[in-house]
Amino acid sequence: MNYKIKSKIWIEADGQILLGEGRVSLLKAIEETGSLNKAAQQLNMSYKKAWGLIDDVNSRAEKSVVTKNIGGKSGGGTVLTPYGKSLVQTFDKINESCWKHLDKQIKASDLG
Amino acid sequence: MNYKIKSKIWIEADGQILLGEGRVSLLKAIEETGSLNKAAQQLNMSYKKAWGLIDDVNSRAEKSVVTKNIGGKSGGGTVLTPYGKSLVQTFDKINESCWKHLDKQIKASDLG
DNA sequence: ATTCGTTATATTTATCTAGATATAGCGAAT
DNA sequence: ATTCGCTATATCTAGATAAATATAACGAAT
Repeated sequence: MNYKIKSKIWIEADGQILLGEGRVSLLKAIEETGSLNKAAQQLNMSYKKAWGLIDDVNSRAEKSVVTKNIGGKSGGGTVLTPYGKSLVQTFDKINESCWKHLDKQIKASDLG
Repeated sequence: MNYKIKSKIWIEADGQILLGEGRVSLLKAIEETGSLNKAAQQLNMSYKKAWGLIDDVNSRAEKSVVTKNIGGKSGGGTVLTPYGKSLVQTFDKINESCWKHLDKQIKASDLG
């Protein structure tokens, strides 16, 4: 069969998007690099866009998701809070479970 | 809790989108009105956009999804084929099942 | 052959979005 | 007080996307 089923999930808070695939990728890159700037470069995203996304996530989540250090010899940096790490993990887990579920569904349907 | 989980699913054929939420709504409106033009109006969509979407769906699906009648006293019209109807039904079914699944998942997670 | 409401399509205009560019501010370390 | 690389923010430009407008084509019925 030719058809494939795809999905995107996201988490909303107060009707506004809190966390989607793109934001999760960005958080992961921050976790990896320790810097918002480097994370943006890694994802081929402008710093401005990355900053806007993270600012949004951080202010909308129940607890803060990253902590930013401005200034200092190394210029500063951005790191994930434990809460941020758990958000990423939970998102990934649910996302994967969703894929598996859909896969079953389409195989069981007349399109499978 | 404040967080809600949302999802969108779509069906691809040859790596290109075949059917998503918007296209399904359009197909439903066609089924209801018997006319692509009226369906577009009902959804506050330009006829041009609606036509493009349906043309795409129709050409990408394994069998044709709508049949168009051009001309005649009533001007013509567009109706769903049985295959088109079954596509819509299957999509709705899988979509609903996906929601339920995600709902369970988030309730079982640390965000629920 | 005229009428009708529809499908079919091109062309232009406006809007939105993304991207590029530039610059200011920060503070620990030296 | 100077340096460093990072965060923070504004402004402008261009490209993509959507919307508006206009017009052609169609064929059953009269």
